[in-house]
Amino acid sequence: MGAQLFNTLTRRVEEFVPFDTAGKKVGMYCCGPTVYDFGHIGNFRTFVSSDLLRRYLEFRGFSVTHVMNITDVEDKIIARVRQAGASLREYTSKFENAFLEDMRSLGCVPPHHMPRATEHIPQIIALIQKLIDRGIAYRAADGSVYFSIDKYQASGCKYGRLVNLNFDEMRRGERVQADEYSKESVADFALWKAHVPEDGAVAWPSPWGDGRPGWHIECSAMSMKLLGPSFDLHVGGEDLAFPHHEDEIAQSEGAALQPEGRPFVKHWVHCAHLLVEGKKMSKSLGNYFTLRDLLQKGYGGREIRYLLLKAHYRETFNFTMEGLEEARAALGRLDECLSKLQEIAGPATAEPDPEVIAKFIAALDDDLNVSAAWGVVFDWVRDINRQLAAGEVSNERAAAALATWRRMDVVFGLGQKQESEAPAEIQQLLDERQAARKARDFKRADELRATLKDKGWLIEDTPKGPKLKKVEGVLS
RNA sequence: GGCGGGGUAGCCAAGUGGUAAGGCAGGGCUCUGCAAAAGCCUUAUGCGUCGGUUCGAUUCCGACCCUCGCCUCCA
Repeated sequence: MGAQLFNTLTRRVEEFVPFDTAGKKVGMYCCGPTVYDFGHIGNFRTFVSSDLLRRYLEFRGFSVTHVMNITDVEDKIIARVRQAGASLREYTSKFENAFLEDMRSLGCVPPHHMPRATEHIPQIIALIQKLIDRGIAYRAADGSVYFSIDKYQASGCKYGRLVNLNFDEMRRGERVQADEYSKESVADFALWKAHVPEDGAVAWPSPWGDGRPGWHIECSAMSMKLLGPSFDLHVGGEDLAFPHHEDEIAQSEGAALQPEGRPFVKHWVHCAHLLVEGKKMSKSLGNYFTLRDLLQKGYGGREIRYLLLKAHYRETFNFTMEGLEEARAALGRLDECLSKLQEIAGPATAEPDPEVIAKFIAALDDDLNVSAAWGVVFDWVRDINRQLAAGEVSNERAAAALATWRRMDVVFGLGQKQESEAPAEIQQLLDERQAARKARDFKRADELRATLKDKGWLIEDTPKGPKLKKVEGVLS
């Protein structure tokens, strides 16, 4: 049995089987960031989960084409651009670069394509035109173009497949009334938004007048351009299931570009949100953290990645500072073990332990059960530690153990901790302490130990002599 | 109101119709000049409540309680 994955379309865990008849090639599209601000920890939970999925599929032998869009035109962006008095591109490139940097900090593999909405206006216009030609979209009096859900359903398609929707029972919020002046039906959504004065210079010409794309259309246009009209896997945050993804399906299948009998997307994956300290993250509650905030507090990208990878992607995850401390300790346990193995292994090479790898695969094949996979990893760590303590680990065994970890780390992407080299000054203090110890001047030795600690270096006295360890700590 | 998650040790978190992975914290031990660090060992008669099915239920069924999210800005 291969990798099993929950599919929002069927609401079941099912085997992941791509369209490719050889069963190898996978087209994967992830809804990426809207670049109006620095990404927060919630955003990155989804992106790290997507990265895990991509890595796992590759680990399982699939050849993945990973596309992640950059939404660089949208209401919030336009509002900020107006405030900042910058050009759209100036404004968005700042946050786009920050996003890419953050993704690197978190060890995410760069997607193969990162298309920007603003660079796909022709494709977007063509797709809208196609929908108009098919009678599913209509131009309103103000020059906006809307998608007609009634017409779409009349053409034999079903709207509301990702979420069970009962439109009669739905609460009609104020937001619904707000911008519904020119729609035929409240459920209809914008494909093209006519230019309004507040948009400033943000506008493109179109057959329906100047304006800009609606929110959902860019993903349909760009995913179909890069992955074809029918592809395997679409990933995003759970909040996007409705309306964003539902509308993407409607637009894409409404254009009827798919081969007979094939859907726009075969397998939909949604990542649950996270809470921070048990509450929905919000600036007013003071529990709103960008990745940068956390890095600034002294936590490493690896530690944050580890924490995000501890919890199952479909469960709401409660992000806490205490959790981050736990993550640091747990990752430290793993790092410690790896560093001991590294020392013993030297340049020796070996093959991974197939039994451990098999358990690891069994865990992750079950809808990416990372908790079980970490269970495998830490069982293995304990086993290795016992062997290390008993002095039973030869170069070859250490190398095999390292190979085992590296194999698993293809999926986790944590890499190895960067061992910090002690500067000469620190090394010298350590030497002095050793001399003092040898002379049995323990007072002096203990003073030097305290001095080193103040300077951020911990002495670890081992049977093989002292080792220096840089203190990881929260800086502020 | 509709729809969908979740309630497992001090905390986080897997899991199974047959008697509870893993991590953190705590406790004990080893090592040490003493420490620290590290490692090992240890920690739930119990899985929200009450019923039912069963030889046996935390796991299945029913009811109830609590909690979180979505319902056209949102990762």
